[in-house]
Amino acid sequence: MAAFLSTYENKVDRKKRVSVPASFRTALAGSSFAGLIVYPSIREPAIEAFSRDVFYQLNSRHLSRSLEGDDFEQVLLGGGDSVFETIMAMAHELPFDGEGRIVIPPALADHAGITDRAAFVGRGNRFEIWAPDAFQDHKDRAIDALRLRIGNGGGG
Amino acid sequence: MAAFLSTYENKVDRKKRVSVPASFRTALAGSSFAGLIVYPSIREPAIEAFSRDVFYQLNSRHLSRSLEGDDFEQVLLGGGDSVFETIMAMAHELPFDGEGRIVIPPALADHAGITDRAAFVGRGNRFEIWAPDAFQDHKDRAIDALRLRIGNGGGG
DNA sequence: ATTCTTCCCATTGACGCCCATCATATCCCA
DNA sequence: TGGGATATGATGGGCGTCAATGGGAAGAAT
Repeated sequence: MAAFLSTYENKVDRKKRVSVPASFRTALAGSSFAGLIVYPSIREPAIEAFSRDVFYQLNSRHLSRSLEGDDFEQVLLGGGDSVFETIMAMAHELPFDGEGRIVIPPALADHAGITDRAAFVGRGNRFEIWAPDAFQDHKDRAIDALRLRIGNGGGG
Repeated sequence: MAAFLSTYENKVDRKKRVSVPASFRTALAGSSFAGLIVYPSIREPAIEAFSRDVFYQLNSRHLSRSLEGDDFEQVLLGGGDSVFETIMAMAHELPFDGEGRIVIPPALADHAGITDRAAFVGRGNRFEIWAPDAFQDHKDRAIDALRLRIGNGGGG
């Protein structure tokens, strides 16, 4: 499976459209659906994005686990406000237009603080969409934390 | 797998292209993709370079482990592995052109201080790309540190 | 009917692909 | 063993293609 790598910054036009980077579209290709699944990140002011196939696979495994564990209450009554179900409720399926662009739903754009530019951030198996400034801060903090953790020891 | 050995210095042309040393390309051969994965070194002003296959195996295992462990929250919330995610956001997949050259992304060239020349430094299973002057300094310091650590007695 | 959305086409600028040249190490043959 | 021929690698540059972006028009929703 292809992976989501790198960070790209694209423009959000007057109609709220934004191009998904070509390499991300390539990584999504092979999916039965020309588009992606998004939902607001719980931890950060960002949007999480998955290929439809990976997302559905996740959903399928969630059900399997409940069935295998004979967890009938989970299957029939649901898990209340579990992480899983909360996220499912907030997820959107976004189709590409002919040029590989998506329209970010207002609630999600608002959550991430995205106005006229959007940063597409590869996370391997998924990617995130950020307001560029917010992501820059987040990344700087993440790198500082990494440097602290690995120190100067250990071979590289 | 062949190993990355020795150090080569090549020219970065006007279009920011630079030849990957032929012996390194040979070591990368057999990969399903003519190119490599790079990301900025956390510790040094240098660029780390991997074969694409190694990198993608890492990525694939990362997802598999989360799914097999039924760790849905890990997959959905992200952020559980800051090293992995931070590197993914900064990594680039660089294809070779017909002549075995790559284009170093501006952010990485900047990180390493690379302008018109680049040093390709073999590190066994991976290699690094440095600004030649910076690498010379680094190497000198590394050798001094080694001498201190192992003592200066032995002849070579 | 008006507004919002989706589809389609145009533009442009960067990048990838291709070919040419040059340097260097190797090989072949005398 | 030496010199020229040759193969391979490194470098430079031209040009076509594609990705990103913008705008218009047709269709859907209210």
